[in-house]
Amino acid sequence: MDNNVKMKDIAESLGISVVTVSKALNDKDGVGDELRQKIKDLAMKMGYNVNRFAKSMKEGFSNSIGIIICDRFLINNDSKSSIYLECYQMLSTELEKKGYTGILYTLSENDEFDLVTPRIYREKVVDGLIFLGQTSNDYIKNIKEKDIPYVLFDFYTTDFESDCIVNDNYLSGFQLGEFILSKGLEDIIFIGNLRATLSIQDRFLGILKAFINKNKYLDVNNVINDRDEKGKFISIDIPKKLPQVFVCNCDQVAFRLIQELKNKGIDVPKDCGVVSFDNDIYATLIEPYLTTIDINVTDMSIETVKLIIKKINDTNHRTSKILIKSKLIIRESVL
Amino acid sequence: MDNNVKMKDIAESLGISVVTVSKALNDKDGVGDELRQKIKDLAMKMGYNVNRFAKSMKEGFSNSIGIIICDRFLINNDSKSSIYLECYQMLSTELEKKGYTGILYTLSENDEFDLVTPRIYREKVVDGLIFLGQTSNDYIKNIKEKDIPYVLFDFYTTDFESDCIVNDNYLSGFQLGEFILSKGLEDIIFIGNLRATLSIQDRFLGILKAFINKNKYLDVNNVINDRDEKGKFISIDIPKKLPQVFVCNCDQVAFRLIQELKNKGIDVPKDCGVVSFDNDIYATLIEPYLTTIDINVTDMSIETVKLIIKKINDTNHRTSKILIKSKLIIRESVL
DNA sequence: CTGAAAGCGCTTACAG
DNA sequence: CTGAAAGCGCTTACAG
Repeated sequence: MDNNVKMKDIAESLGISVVTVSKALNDKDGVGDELRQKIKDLAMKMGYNVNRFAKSMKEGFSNSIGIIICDRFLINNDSKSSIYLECYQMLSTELEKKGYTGILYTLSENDEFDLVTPRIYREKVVDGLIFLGQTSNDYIKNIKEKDIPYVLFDFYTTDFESDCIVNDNYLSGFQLGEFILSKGLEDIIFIGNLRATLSIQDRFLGILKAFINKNKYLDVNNVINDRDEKGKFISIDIPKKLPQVFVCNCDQVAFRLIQELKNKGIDVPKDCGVVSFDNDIYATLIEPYLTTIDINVTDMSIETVKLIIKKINDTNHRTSKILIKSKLIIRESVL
Repeated sequence: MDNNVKMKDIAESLGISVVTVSKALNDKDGVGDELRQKIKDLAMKMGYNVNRFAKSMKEGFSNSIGIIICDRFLINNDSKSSIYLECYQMLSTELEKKGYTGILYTLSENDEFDLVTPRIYREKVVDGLIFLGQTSNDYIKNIKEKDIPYVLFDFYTTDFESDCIVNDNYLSGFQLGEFILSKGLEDIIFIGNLRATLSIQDRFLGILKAFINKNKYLDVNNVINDRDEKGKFISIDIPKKLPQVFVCNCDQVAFRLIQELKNKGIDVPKDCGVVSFDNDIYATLIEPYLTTIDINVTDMSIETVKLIIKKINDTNHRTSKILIKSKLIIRESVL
């Protein structure tokens, strides 16, 4: 069944030592070019594959990375579970390209609260951790104090520094603000709870920045909540007097809003426009298709992978926060 | 940083041998009860964790399982990418409960075509494979011929036997058929391409079985295609004369259909009913919420995990096909 | 350029 | 019940 060919087999076939085979296959110095090639050819022919365990035990690295997602994002389908899983898939692909294996680990609420280090790290199955989606400050702090290499994906910690990769939400808001103003529109309502997450906050402030820049007034109270401060969705209170444009903090909420508007016989984009953020599955699930901000998940994944590998290999690595640029996608939800 | 406590440390602290520590911690015979407890307590206190690599190298098992998803399911968002990722998450959770680690591996179209064995198996990173979603017969056959332990999740091979866990689609169709007839309805149209996948076929035949059973007539031509035979969605041709009920082969298609019907001013469920299969995210994304068949992904995951572990440990294991029961969920899409 | 020796942390016979 | 010895497959100094 398994073709259990090991270095020893190659060495014996060639009448040389295992050490030389190891060096040749790992492209290390100390082997003649000709012999090296001969070894590589034979290894290929015999179908040799390293035994990761032996290698890892010696080197101390597993070449695997744990990707941590909190249980609550996955169980509760309400929210953006699938987005995180898609991010995981992107990360996993990028890791594979660098010779690493990504391992998904779901952190239970209890373990998050009790600050339990993931088993996969304790048992050295992985060399470092990528946190996908808001995890409690306390938990991250504990990881940091244990000197475990980690990177935050799409969120950041507030009272201490962490390496993280986030979408430039402030820029995203600005892009959307500029677009709206370029259409000659300026009467808007923002849908989202500014105190629910940092990204909603940043998105709103980016819009405000665009308005200030063009010397247009935007009332900070022109906001309607779509969720409570814990993040649980609540019903959206559509105002009697419609704005020119509703700016939703994410596509999913825009999706919900448009359904509501349709039920009230309000036509989008004729009666009022709707724009949002994310460019995820919800953006093209209902008509009109949404004008929205595309989050560059691919670039975010590439940078995250680079960063975690750097951190694993260089314990003195300085922490940094890397912002990834977003892009406006114009579709049909605004005239 | 790492608390590199190893068996040797425990042994030295207690003035005993590593062998004894190993036995005690692995609950093997050959240690006195009292000593065993003392060892366990100290291990806990010192924060000991096995080194998986050393253990795996000796035992020959990694205690990890590869979960294989074809690239095309993930890239092409069209289809049910997120569903597979949710399945992955369920499987991963079940594996964790058994002390295994699930590792996602995306199989590229090229590798699938060239019959390349996943790197994670070749390098002994995983002990076996779970295939998530239709993978080519040739590829699976190759895996089987290499005696690699594997289980198919939610699909099966046709010209040779494979261990697999599938939703009982035939039963699902039957459940839906019985429900429709119990409402006194019998004029239905099935939406789906009967030659696209085996599950669509089985679902349709299950409905037919319910009709035959109750001595009701269902014309085998009462079918409208929603996709071509490769699985690519095409637009749905809504007939002039509406049936009493549209039976869609999955929630996503029901979602699309209802949007179409709404556009034409047709009211669901007043003008006609809609039912479907899956009970996934699409089931409650649009009003009316769908009456549909719930696929028991949890049970499917549990059985899959049991089966793959059994196969890894028992090379003589007989192949089997395990059907998981589905359940009717009644909501508002049929009067 | 090549290889003998030692060791990574653990487990499996086997001997006492 | 306890432990000395050997070995899993590999890599890292170090010697020739």
